[in-house]
Amino acid sequence: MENPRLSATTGPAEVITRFAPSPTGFLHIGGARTALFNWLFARRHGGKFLLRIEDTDKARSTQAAIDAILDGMKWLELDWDREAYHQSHFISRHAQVAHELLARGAAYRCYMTQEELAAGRAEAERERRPFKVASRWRDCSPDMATPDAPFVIRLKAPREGETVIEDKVQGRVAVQNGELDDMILLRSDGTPTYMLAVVVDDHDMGVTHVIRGDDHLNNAFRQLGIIKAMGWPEPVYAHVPLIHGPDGAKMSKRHGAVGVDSYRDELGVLPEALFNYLLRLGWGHGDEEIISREDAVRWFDLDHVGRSPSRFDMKKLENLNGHYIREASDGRLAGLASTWIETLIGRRLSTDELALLTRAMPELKPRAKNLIELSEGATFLFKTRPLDVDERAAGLLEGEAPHLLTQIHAALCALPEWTAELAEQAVRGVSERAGVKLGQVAQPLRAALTGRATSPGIFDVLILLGREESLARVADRMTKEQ
RNA sequence: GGCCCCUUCGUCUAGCGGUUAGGACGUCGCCCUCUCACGGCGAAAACACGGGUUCGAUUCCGUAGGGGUCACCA
Repeated sequence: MENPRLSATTGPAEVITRFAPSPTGFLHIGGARTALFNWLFARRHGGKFLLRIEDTDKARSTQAAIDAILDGMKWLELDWDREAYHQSHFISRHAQVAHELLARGAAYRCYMTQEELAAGRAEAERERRPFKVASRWRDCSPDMATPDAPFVIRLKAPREGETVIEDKVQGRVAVQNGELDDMILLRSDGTPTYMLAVVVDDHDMGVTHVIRGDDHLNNAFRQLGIIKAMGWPEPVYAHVPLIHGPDGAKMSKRHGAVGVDSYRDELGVLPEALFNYLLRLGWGHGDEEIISREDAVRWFDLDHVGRSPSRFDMKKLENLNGHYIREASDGRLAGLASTWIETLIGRRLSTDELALLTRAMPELKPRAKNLIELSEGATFLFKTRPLDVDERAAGLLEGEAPHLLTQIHAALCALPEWTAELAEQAVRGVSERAGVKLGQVAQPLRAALTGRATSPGIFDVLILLGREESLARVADRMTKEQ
C-alpha cells in the first residue's frame, strides 16, 4: 500500500534515517540490528544515516558507554554521516519548543504534585482500572496558576477520535485518542522528556524515516501529538519487531551475550558474520542466506521485514561465522587468532611464529566456527616438548603405539626430503608392514605430534612442524630402550 | 489488568487465492576419509485451533498462545 504522504511528496526528497541509542552500557545486539536496518535503508536510497546519542539521562549515561557504542558501530562498519550528535546539546531547543506549544495553547502548565499523582494511581489501582492522568490544570486559564509553585508542561492530548500510523512494517495501526493521556514535555526542573526530545531532534535533523524497535510503537502515537501540534511533517515509521532470546522473551542479560562487544571479544565472532546474521534475523530476500554488504545495500527494503519477533539462534550465527572464517584471508585470521593463542600459551608469538600460523591457516580454517576454536586448534604449533597430552591422546599412545612410533620414526628419518608426499608414503609403508590400517598408525602419530586426538591432516602437521620438531616429538613417545 | 502487535518445520525464513508448501541452521543417515572439520548426497520435520467467504485458502472473523507497552527513564 502507498503511504499518501510519501506519494504527495514532490521532488527528490533525500532519505534521512538515524540510530538513537541511549548510552547506558554496551551496544545491544537488538540496537545493532536497528542501526543496521537504518544504515542499510539510508545507503540503499543514497540518503544519510545519522547517529544521535540520547544522553539526556545524565545519571545513567557514561562516556564509557558512548565509546562502547561508537566502537561497536565501527566494528560492524556502520558508518554514520555528519558528526555523532549528543542529545544533551539541544535541551534549550527542546524547552523552546515546549514553550512554543504552550503559546499555541497545545500544552499547559500542570501544578499537580507527586502526592496527587500517587493518590490518583492508588485509587485507579483500587478500582482496578488503568490510570490516566486527568489534570485539572488542563483547562484552567493561565492566571489561575500559583506563580511560585513548581510545574511541568504537559501536552494537551486530543480526547476524541483516533490517531493512525501507516507503519511500513506493522501496517495500519490505530489507537483511540482517549487512550492517550497528557504526557509531560518539560519536567519541573525545566529539562525535556524523551518524548519531546526525540520528536524535536528528529524534526530538526530532517529525519524522514524512523526505523526503530517495536517497543516504541506505542510512543509513536504520543509523539505524533507533538508533531501535529507543531504542524511538522510526519516521518515514515517502521517499527521492527524485537529480537528475543531462545525462550521467546525480550533479549536480556540472562540470555547471555547481549552486547556486540562480547560477540567479538568473548565468542570470537567476525563482524561480517554478525552483520549477515542480524540482517537475516527478521528480514529475508528469497532463498539468499550468505549476503555480502554490497548485496545487502542493493536488496534491503522495509517491505520484507517480518512482523513477528525472532529468536536469537547462536547455532546459526556460528554456522555463518564458520563460513566467513573460511572466506577470510590467512593473514587476517592469523592476526586475530594470535591474541587468543597468546593467552592460551601464556607468551607472545614471534614474527616467525605468526608466519607459521598464517601458513597453517588453510588447514586450521575449515575446522573452526569461531576464533576460539581456531586458536585452540593452532596451539599444537607453539607448544614446547615434552607435550602435554590430553586424555584421549593419552589413550592413543598406549599399547602398540610406542612400538609403531619407533618404526615411524625410523621411516621418517630415512626420508631424503621432508615433503607431505614422501611422509605419507613412509607412514603408509609402516602400516602395511605392520598389517594394520593407516588409522592405527596415524592416530598415535597424531597424539605424539599434537597431544590431541584431533588435528589437521597428519601429513600437513608433519610439514608445518618441520623435520626436526616432528622427529623429536615422535621420539618422545617411542619405546624406551632399556 | 487496559491498549497495541504477532502466529509457516525445533530455529531463521520463502510464499503475496490453486505449489508434491521452497531454502537455510540444527538433528539423523550415507559418501569422502588418518582424527576432527570442510565438502557431497539423502531423510525426518511446519501453515496453532475453530468457524466463515470462495470451486479452492497459509489471505477474513473468533479462540488460544506468545510478545510489547502503560514514569517528572530512554
